[in-house]
Amino acid sequence: MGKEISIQVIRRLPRYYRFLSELEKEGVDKISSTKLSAIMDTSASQIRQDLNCFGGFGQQGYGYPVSQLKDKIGSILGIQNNYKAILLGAGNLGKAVATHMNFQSLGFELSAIFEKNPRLIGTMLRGITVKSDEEIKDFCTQNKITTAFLCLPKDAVSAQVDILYSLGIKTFWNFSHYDISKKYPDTIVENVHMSDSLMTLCYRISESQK
Amino acid sequence: MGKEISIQVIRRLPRYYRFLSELEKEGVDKISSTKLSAIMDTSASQIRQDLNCFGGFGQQGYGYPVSQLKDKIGSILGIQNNYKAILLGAGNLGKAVATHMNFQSLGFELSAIFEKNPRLIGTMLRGITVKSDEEIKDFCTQNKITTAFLCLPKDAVSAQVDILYSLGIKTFWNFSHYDISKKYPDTIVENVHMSDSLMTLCYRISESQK
DNA sequence: TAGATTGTTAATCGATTAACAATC
DNA sequence: TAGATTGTTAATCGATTAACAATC
Repeated sequence: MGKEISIQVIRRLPRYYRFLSELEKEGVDKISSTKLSAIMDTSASQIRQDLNCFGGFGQQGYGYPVSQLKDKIGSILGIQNNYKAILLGAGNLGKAVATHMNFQSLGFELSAIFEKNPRLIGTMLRGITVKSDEEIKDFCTQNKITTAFLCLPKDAVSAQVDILYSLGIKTFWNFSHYDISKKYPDTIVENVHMSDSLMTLCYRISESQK
Repeated sequence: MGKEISIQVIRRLPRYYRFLSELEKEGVDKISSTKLSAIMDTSASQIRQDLNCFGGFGQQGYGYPVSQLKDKIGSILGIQNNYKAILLGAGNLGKAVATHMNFQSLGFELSAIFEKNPRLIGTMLRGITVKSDEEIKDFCTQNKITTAFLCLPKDAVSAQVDILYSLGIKTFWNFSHYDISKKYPDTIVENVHMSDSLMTLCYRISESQK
């Protein structure tokens, strides 16, 4: 096996994918690391290093074929997989996540939405009827769910993760501050901490005003 | 002036703040870097290094006073500032952001919400009446707005940022993929790229299945 | 062939970790 | 005082940048 890919490189892949998609749409069919670095505001060296973690996608003296490289990165990211996911929480955040994200182009398929609040059960989101929390177990055992998107308040997450984990779900897209990895170290967790992000912005404003 | 604080340290501050708040709630009044590192799953060394960027908050042989340290970090983050912000976009994402975030505890005050879609104008979100896009200029000149939360589709962001920038707003919490810093290098931008996050998760699932 | 640009190795830079003297 | 734990310096590690030979 080759060396492990660093998380920094992985986190840059979606951005490469976006810029290459843009270039593809504009009809650009080749690009050099230097030109791409100018567009993306990074260094040519970093682009070449990053890409070479996965293979030699370029051609010396020519550059990189845009469309092909985009596809390669997409395939490295695994977006062709359509991993089946369920969404927990149909409140404002869950609603935004369900309606806002283009799951299919990101490697996922939203199979079901679950909610505790009876008022929301039965409503439709993106063509999916919101189910009761109580149906989670049955649904997950009947369908091959790999991932859960957690749009619940922190207090509710803990108990739900216990259930989901017991059902074999070990991948989580987590919007709460509940620390899943700590209790279940063998899970794959991607956290979205919106409030941390906003606090960081606050810091930077404060700093700039000194 | 001392050395610049690295972005890595800054991004860890909200997390320290959260864990210390938790400890404070639990009635813990002192904690050592070793114990905190165990709770937070990090290293004691890093905690001491991070904190010492801002001053010596601990006491040798004793540890750190929880409540005081929490307050210190809050004040370093600048959450006492209540920076006035407007939110653009009252769609699903904007709605989630408006209702979900506790702005005050994060250093901000949501002053107004603007939207293009006439159906949404006039509706209420968190006690705030959604205004028309066309009122942005007047509102921002009359009120001292420092920050804009951008919950708009990418195509709409570009034009709005031009207007906001011309009104002197140079701080953005941006949920779109539009690259604000590139056009306006003197802005402070915090991006939340939810789709990048999900793609990263996809990569890690794919990787784990190899 | 000459020019361009990659792939890759080496150098640099910065962040994390380790160690320990200072001190409560 | 002895034990604990910080603050801080030094060592290590890893990521980024620079350089250049390979090659299209």
